[in-house]
Amino acid sequence: MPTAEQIAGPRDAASGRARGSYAKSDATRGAILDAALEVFAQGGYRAGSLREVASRVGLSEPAILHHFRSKSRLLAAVLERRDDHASQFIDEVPEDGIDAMHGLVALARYNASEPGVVELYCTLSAEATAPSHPAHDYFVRRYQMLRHAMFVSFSNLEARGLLRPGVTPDLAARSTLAMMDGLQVQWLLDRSTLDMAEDLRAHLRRLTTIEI
Amino acid sequence: MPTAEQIAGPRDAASGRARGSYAKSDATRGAILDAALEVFAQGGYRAGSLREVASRVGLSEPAILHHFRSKSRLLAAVLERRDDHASQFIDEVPEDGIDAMHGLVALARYNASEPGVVELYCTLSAEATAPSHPAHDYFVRRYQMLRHAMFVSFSNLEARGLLRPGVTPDLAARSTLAMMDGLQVQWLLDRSTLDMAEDLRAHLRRLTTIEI
DNA sequence: GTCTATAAATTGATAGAC
DNA sequence: GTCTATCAATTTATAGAC
Repeated sequence: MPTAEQIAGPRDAASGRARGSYAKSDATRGAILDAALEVFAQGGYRAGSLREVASRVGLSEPAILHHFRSKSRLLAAVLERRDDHASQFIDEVPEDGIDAMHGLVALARYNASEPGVVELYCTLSAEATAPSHPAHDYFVRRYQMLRHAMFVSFSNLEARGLLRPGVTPDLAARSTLAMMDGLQVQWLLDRSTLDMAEDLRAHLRRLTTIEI
Repeated sequence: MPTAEQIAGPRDAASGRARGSYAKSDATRGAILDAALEVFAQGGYRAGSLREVASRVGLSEPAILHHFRSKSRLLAAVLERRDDHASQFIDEVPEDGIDAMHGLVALARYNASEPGVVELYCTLSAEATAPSHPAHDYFVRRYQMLRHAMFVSFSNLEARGLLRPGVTPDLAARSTLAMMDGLQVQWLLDRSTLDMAEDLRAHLRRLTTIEI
């Protein structure tokens, strides 16, 4: 899985922390990242301000920039942290195709319980379609990775004869990724009338013959 | 179809133009709207500046604000103009379900030929999931309208026995809208490896039994 | 590690001349 | 209808005291 470090340059290789910081300040860094996720989640990266982040965490703007050298590096750290946390859903799926399908539905259900994360990725991925966006390369790599992981899963199902006629692993991967993204946009605009996990499950049932 | 006027308040009811302007300045207004679409398309509404719009059209910022009283009203005018232009694809679909399906594929193919429009709606719809966004209500209404139009089309197919077993008009409408949106995000991030119209066609073939 | 103070740039919008 | 000049607000980031 590609880390978010490439967005804003290298950091301390061993700890993943900025050089010179110790365990004591990790709590502060964590609080800043929590606040930054909220701020970037509603309105995206450009609309979110360091002032808003500082206000929520009860610090000054220079204090934020002391822990994360710039706004773009703060965004990189937020994404990196989410990657670590979400890897339990993503990294373990490719082994067995059937487990992978259940993992995708579980991911959709988990996402529905964390609106902030959905807002973050939904807003940022659209904002980052602009090549000049600091997270553009990150999202290009992320989509390549996700599409490849799904391709492997659907290939596993294809080898076991569990794909419906006319469904190829490549098409299944693209369409499933598109379905998850599109459902998120609709869900964010009207969270009452849409069950992301249930609609994703129905989609996967039309691609495969397994019981989901 | 809901107009974009509600974003920034009422305008002259008869002409759709700002009060007091005449045919002569319509060319200028059109040029401004063309430039504004480009600017808002890459990066969204908040990241786009009036200065950039003015620069592209060869006018000063106050000249822009003379024709459109504020930045949010400029955005409303851009969306209103696209609504007018895209209505040929949307407004005429509900009559016959089969024609509607072909219309959706044609719309996807048309969108692929106008990257700027895809960027505009893709970026804005994600940005506008924030309730405070000036175009939030517009996009909520837009999705309700699109979902309803598709529901009518799929209901027509259902009545003629053209939906596959287990597919309801409601689910088909939600999933098709999600598919179109999700494909656009992937396409914007990597335009070479994805054919939006072809993937949408495959999706519709798994929902219905008609030849598309 | 956190602060105040401030720089330097950009923003949307207004006033008023022509 | 378009301009110059300007305002007031906001932004990221830095300098330096504590």
